[in-house]
Amino acid sequence: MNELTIGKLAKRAGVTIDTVRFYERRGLVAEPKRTASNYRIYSAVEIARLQFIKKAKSLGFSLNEINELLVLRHNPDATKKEVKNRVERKINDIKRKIADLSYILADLEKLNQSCNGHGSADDCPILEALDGCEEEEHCCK
Amino acid sequence: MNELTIGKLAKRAGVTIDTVRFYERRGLVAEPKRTASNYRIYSAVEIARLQFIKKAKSLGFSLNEINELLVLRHNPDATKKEVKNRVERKINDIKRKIADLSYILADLEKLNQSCNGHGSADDCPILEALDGCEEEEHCCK
DNA sequence: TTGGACTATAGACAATGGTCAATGGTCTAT
DNA sequence: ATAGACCATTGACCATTGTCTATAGTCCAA
Repeated sequence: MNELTIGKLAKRAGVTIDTVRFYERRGLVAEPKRTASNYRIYSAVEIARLQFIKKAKSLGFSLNEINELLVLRHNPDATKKEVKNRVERKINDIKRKIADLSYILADLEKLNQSCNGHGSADDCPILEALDGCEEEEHCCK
Repeated sequence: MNELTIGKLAKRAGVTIDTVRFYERRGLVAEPKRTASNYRIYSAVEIARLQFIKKAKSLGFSLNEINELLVLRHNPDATKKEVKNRVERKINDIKRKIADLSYILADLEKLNQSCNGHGSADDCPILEALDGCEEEEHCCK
């Protein structure tokens, strides 16, 4: 039983049928053979391909990036260096995202500490800090 | 000169005209008065409102969340506690995002270290780790 | 044979935050 | 008066990653 319908493939890979077809349109999964009645027929290797995609996605790769990885995976001329480069680029992306979020977090915590949380929001220091009121003339609230 | 056309407002707030109109459709900016020729006319306070939006956006608030903050900002019954709650919720959101990304980062770094970066990608440990091949039978590459 | 489960396609819809194009009216400076 | 800059509206479009709908054909088991 090496042949799978799309439903079986999807189930074994842990995705939906729609997702498989979507990946096919996106070129992440090759167009499969068809039965006489036009049903898609997959071999079991496609399960691994879908799981590759899932795992890479969970590591923060976009579908486009995953596509590149899949090409490398099946290109006999590809080098470890090329794969490693992509991983390192992604590591840097994620470090940058973390840095950005950390910066935002620090700002928010400062903002939060500026407010004791009691009373009317009328003179709320958080709201006041959000008002981008550098110039006097705009502050006509 | 308290009256601004949309172009002047946008320029002073550092956004585009399209963005102002988009915010108006989204309810973030009130529908302004119009001239006889149907031009939008804003008072200078709207600059502060747009800057409020910009600043909140830079702190990771979505437009919907910003809308809530703007309501609090202009609601005389709103309390500091309500504002603070939103900020604290956002702080937690961001902490969670950072935690998720840190987890991903650790995985990626482990993956990256598993590969020396030399030679063909044919036996690349990174690609192998991405193959979700738990069961022997799928591993028929 | 018939009903239920499965598959096919094309295309719409979701959320997010805008951006752009087309068409036409308005304002201002020369 | 006229050119060029500005403004109006409607609606389409961008990227991302699917999800859902509608309509229709297929397969299998009782």
